[in-house]
Amino acid sequence: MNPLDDPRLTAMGLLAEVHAGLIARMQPALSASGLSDIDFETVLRLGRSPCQRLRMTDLAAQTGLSTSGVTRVVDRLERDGLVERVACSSDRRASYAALTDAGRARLEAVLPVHLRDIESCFTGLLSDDELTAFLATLRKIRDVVRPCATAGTAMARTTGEGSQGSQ
Amino acid sequence: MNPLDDPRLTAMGLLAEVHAGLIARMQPALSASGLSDIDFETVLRLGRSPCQRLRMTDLAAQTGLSTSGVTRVVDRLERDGLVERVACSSDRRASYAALTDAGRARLEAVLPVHLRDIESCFTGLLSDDELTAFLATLRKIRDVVRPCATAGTAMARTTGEGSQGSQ
DNA sequence: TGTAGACATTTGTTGGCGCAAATATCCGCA
DNA sequence: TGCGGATATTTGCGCCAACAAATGTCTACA
Repeated sequence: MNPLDDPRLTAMGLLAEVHAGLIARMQPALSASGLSDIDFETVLRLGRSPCQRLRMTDLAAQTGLSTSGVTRVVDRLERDGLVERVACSSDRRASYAALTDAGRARLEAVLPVHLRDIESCFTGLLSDDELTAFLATLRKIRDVVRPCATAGTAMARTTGEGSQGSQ
Repeated sequence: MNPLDDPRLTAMGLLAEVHAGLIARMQPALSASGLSDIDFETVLRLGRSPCQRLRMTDLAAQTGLSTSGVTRVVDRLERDGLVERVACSSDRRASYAALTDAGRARLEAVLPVHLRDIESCFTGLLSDDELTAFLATLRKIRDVVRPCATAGTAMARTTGEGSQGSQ
């Protein structure tokens, strides 16, 4: 049998395909609101953070971008008035990227349709049990491939962002 | 409760995190072999195709790249001798990207370590039942978000999925 | 047969991102 | 106090991919 048909490759390809497909589905709603998907992720992570702000380095760790990538993302978002840089009082090297009111408003404006997108293409397709199992499996993999991606958050429990199953 | 902590966002984030994490894990082995991940995907898809070749457009559809993106990927691979362009006899507009012997050899050289990577970070973490269930769920989502990504292979028509209101 | 429109591919242009270097600041230690 | 290495951010540079336009070819239809 052809080694290129190995089920492991198929599994990996399927995961990649699903991820790419979902991104593509989300894109229209986000860009209709003037946000690229990396913009959205950035603004969302800021919105979820204490005081709606995050140090540049932590933002880089959470998003997986390089620090220079974060510099430029925040440049764009700041130019558009959605985010502003705030000096860190305890460390003059660092600065926060902080969500502005306009940024918060933009985020809340896209959120409903974005959630509907996720629902209609992903979570809504699955039964409660199936979704729970799926997420549990994802967490199991996540814990291996990304041992520590919670920079700037409470860093507390090993269960990550305290997500306890479906709804 | 904060709408930014919606479990649907968490689910989506988890999926993205797992995908990114897995890609990052695979990268070293591939680039040690002189292949970017898109190079690898391209070569793999060619290797799996009849006659180890694919029309440029079909390659674009399978990989999700634009056609111009495929042109340049194939440019690079052809420069490195892993792929060659072959004129299509039935349609003089089209050309095939065909895997060379060197390309095939390169692919087979990375494959073992790549499979081990997948095994150790993904499939090997799960019981048979868990993996089966996980893949079934992925397929369910895939069938919705990507109704037809099988260009160049046997065309499988899935249930039509009209454009739900993404805005 | 001839023409209009669709299609496959390539090329020019633009924007985003990573890497490495530069700058400023912090911290430990003598 | 003063020095050396670590850390946070930004900037210079190059690569990669998408979009749009250009070119060549196919196909349907009159």
